[in-house]
Amino acid sequence: MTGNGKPRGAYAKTAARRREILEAGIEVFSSSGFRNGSIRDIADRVGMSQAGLLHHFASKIDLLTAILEWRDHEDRERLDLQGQPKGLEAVRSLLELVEHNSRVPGLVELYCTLSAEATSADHPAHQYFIDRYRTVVGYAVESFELMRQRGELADGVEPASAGRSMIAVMDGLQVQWLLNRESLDMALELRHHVQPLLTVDL
Amino acid sequence: MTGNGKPRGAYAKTAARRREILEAGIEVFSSSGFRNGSIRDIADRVGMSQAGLLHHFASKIDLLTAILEWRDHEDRERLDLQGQPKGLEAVRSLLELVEHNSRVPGLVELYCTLSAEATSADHPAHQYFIDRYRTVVGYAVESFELMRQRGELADGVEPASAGRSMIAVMDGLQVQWLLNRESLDMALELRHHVQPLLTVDL
DNA sequence: GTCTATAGAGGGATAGAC
DNA sequence: GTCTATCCCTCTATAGAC
Repeated sequence: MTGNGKPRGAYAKTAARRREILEAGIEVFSSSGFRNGSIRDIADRVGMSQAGLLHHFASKIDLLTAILEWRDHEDRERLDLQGQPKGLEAVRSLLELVEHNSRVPGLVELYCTLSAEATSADHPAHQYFIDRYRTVVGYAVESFELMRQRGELADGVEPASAGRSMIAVMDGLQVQWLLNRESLDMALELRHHVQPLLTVDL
Repeated sequence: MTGNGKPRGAYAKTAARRREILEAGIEVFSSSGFRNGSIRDIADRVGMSQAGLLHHFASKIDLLTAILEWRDHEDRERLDLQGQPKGLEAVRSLLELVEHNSRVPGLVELYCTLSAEATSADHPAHQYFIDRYRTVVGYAVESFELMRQRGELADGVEPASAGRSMIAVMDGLQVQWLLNRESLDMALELRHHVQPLLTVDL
């Protein structure tokens, strides 16, 4: 039924195991970073030995890669980074993403920690974050360009700057929020940042 | 002449040594973070053994503390975070700070890396960064409040949000800039962000 | 003030039993 | 699929010689 020689049950169990490890990995890399987080710690959290974990992921970097791929997949469901530029709709989906992020502090911490760590050229996720920012900032800039054409942008607002700044605000607010979650509402602040750039209501 | 029993020359040499270590420490903690950076690496850079380094700074955390204190001192010279709120002048000095930062990528990387790492509650610099953001965001918010009173703020701009966002943009742009220094001019982008909030020229 | 040596903890990855 | 045992590495900090 599955198209190969192995019974389906074993696969399901392995997939579930990988998933557990993935989630524990996010927890650990979030708070300790990749370089400082240990796969021993991750293995402990799923009640497994370190060698047992390495049966599912060949190396520590292999696990990191899987985490980043998994998270990319989740992101794509929310943003549709591939299709046609979407203007105002894209800005709205970024706002919704931020609202959603407020409910998953672990993932926010993961990205905040990893992106800073990965500014270092020899970090295994360095190229990943360069690509990611190119994509995400590009997505924002293209959206503002489309809004400019549609007359939805206030006078003097440059699409390229507005796009870069919007992503910058999202990232910067995350640091402030992680240090003190009561000090601000990320989605609200982002709304306050973006609304004045527009001639239409968000 | 120095007011105590030890010869001045020895002190001067020690101070110079501490300074060298401090600078090497910034280099290493910048690119590797605090938790992953090693004092052995720092010692190598000043041509010294690791044990030799620990003669000048009792522990790794002791060195980190000294680095943060030193950098605070530099910052205070540029911003005057203590005195009376300064309105537009304060916004201008933040812009100048960003311009200055573009010339010292190492320090930018240090703060970017450490602040992200220190969102973790058990990080030795955790409280330091909570305090620092309280101070810096407070400085920005108070400045915008003063500008509101002076009629220098555009309609609908809330000082509290504008202050938090301005700091957020500064931090967010740093990440983008560290990942790709050719992709943007931090000071220019910040200017583009702030100018539309004002009724006066920057 | 600086060194060598070393203690003692913790890390990633591999080998091989079950 | 999971374990134990182990290898070999790196790290911080200390002790003690010079």
